[in-house]
Amino acid sequence: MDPQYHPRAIEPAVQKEWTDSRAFAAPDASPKPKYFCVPMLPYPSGKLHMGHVRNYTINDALYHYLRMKGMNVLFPMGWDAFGLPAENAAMANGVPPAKWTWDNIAYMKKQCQAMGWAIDWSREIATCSPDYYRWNQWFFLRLWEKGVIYRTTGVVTWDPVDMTVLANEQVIDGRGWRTGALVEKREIPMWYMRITQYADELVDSLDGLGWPEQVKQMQRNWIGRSYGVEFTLPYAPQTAARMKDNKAGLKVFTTRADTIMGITFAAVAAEHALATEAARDNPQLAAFIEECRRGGVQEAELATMEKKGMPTGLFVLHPFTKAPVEVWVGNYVLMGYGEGAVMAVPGHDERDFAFAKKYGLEIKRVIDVAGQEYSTDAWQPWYEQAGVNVNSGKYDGMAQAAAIDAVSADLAAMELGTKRVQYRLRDWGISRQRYWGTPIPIIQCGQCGDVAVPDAQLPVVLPEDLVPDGSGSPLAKSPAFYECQCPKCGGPAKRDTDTMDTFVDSSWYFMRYACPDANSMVDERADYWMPLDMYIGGIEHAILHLLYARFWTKAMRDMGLVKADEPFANLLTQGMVLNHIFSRRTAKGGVEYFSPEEVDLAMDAEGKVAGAKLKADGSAVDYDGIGTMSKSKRNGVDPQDMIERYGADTARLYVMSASPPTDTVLWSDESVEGSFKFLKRLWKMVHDHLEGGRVERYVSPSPLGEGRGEGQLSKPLADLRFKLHKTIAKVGDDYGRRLQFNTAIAAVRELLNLYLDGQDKDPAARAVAQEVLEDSMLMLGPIVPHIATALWNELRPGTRLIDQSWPAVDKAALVQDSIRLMLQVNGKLRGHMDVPASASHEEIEAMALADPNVSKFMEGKPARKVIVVRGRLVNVVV
RNA sequence: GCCGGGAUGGCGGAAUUGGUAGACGCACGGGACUCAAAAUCCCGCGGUGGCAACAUCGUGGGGGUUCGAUUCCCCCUCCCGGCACCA
Repeated sequence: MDPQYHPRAIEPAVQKEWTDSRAFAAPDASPKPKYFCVPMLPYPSGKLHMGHVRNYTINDALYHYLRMKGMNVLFPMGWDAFGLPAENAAMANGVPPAKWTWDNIAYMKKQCQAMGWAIDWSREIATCSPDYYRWNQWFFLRLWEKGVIYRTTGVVTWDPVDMTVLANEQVIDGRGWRTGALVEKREIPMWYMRITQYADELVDSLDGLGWPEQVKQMQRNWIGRSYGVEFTLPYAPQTAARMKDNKAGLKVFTTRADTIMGITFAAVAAEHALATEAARDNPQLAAFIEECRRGGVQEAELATMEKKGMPTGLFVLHPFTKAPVEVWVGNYVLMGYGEGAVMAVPGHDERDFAFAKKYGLEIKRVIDVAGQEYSTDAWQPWYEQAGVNVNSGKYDGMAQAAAIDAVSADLAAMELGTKRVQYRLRDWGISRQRYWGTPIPIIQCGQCGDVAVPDAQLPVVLPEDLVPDGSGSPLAKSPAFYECQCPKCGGPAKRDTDTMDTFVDSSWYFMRYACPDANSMVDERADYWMPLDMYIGGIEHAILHLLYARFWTKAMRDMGLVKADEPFANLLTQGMVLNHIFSRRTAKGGVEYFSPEEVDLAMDAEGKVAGAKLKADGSAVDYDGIGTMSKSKRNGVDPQDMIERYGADTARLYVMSASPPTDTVLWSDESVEGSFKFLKRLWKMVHDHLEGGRVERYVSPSPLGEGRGEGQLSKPLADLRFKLHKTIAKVGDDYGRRLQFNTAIAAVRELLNLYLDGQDKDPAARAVAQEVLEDSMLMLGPIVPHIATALWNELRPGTRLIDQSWPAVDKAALVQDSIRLMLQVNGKLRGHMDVPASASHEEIEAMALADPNVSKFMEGKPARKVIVVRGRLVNVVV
């Protein structure tokens, strides 16, 4: 055996052995229970970064642990290969997105292989391959037939200089990132999926999922199911005469029908029909609506902007009092939520209150919250709380629930309103005016309208040789793509040149892993593997991706394609790996980013970043704080250097031991050396042990319950075995239940620190050493499989580490005669005492009171109370 | 702004169900080995006082519950993630 640890020699050799024996290929049927653990598939941005390394190493550790626990485990890998960065790269270097993407996939696959992850590569998929995206198209058409997909207009952000639709990411401070032009909103036709049809099930079935509670809470809040009343504020006569929408009034939705008597005005979105009508003879209002049209569409922007409004001069009537209520246009009313119109109750809604104060509108109090003062001078949080109605005529004295019931019953009797459930969730708009995505399989015919591409003509293949130039979609400029015949009438027609949101691709890829070669979207193998037993990925996907995938799975279930109700039975949301971000404005008004390696940092006295300069020319760059590693912000860290310098095992050990998987971490490789040192020491320990020849591992001769084998083993050896078996139990619990790998690694290090101390040469000691080393390889294998395999081959030649079972805990080694308790006086630690494991409560109490450390701090006072916590402590209260 | 999360030594983190705060490691200091260095090994390492034993303070800030709070409750600050076209 080589006395030195040479990762560059052993890692490729171990990997070759795995590949040659197809060690990680999972069968689609097995007497063992299946375990399907999947990391969120990467976007092939060019290189792996530390976030990927963390993600896949966690998945890999679980793979190895559960395999040792006797399960048929599958760890697949794929590529989320469509998306915007490929188009940006194409614009930057003139390479077609397809070539860029496939080159990146090839490189990143090599990196994955060098990391030694237990991936079943026979199931690899790439979403940009026609074999995959044809099923996006096929399922799109099935959903369209069922009415789950429909077409309507939607709002997008428009760059008036590049004449193109912008992604939110491409808008910086209200301007296009390449042109610096002020962006505008535009309404265009788009395809939508009726995810709202599934809103109730998406909320209700969260309860049964083994997900982190905060993720479930985020999804509940996102869907935002609220129970309320929808009603109509009838048009006042002059307004009715002007409105040509055949409606009797303005429809609104409220969760606070109990406050209906507090209405002092109404507000509509700028895009609302009533606003449009009012603006026809009101240039000032028209200008205000135009102003509202400028600016972005992002919720964060809408929510933080100054609340502005303008009266329309049109009136509706209060449903009960028939008093005229003026309608305002408010920039804070969202056209996309509810009816795009709200009743305003400034007395009990914070936003309405601020609006009323600003424009001098009436504030009317109609709810009394017991014991709280009310004044219209300043908003107080309790104005929004439930209470008892006042100033509300017949509703006075009613509590909230009763008032809501009474109001909605009266509205119903007048045929003006009804109780209704409202969701914050909006339907999913999937059309993208981009090139590098799944073509929408629809043909627009002047005679027949929207016509489905016949199944036999699928897939509609995306041409791979186009290069986008930043102005509009290349598909829309490619007659070879869009010119076609109508499948119905045979006349000339035009393909839809939009592509699908890439969230479509990632909504079902995990099912395709089960049957990557199927001649249908999925086959019965998906029912074997689904649902995922563990899905692992970044917390940033807590809402959108996970919600879309849940919706899509349910839609597939309803189509009879799979049996699973939910895609992800358990979820581990990994914390983000952050790094510093540096940028600079370009002359055109856009933004360019610099990687941390290109920058020198200046720190202030508190250790905060005070400034940054480019290493190349010393020019100043802006420090944008820290954020997620990403290609677009150029702050990712490639693991390649670390692999080349220390090997994959060191990189794996380092990321796994540095922090628990769910923690957000600021990247630093300062202490990676320590992980490498540990592996060198591990190698040396096995080497030194084997210098004395191989021995059989120690087997406990003492039957259960007969002491810890004293008489057969010296105390240090018995202590070492106690530690070993404690460690096996702890590490198994950390891997299997807690999913906390850093503490598992620390526990093995503690064990091996003790091992060094207890080492000697007699046969019993060597047998125990063999036991400790063998079991340490089994415990570390999930984290550092290459070195563990290489050392296992030395310890147990002729057997394979990956065929071993998880080590059993020897209960005989864990029997203890005495227990150490801590002694407290008034909750402060004052000493320790050892008591027989069999001591009774009373005996322990007496021993504690007799202990000098305790009596010293009792200062002669009598014990008022003695608290004994079994196996832990005695606390004397004086 | 809204929703979710976080803050513990110089640094990463541990303390799993309210029960010894700082496991394990990094950095640092001292020592051994060496002509020297690297590597390796040993010792120390939250603050204050003390030769020491030990005492005392200490888990972002403020308050509370409890025999006992890093852990539970209330308020606040800062940071991270998401906010529907980044993926």
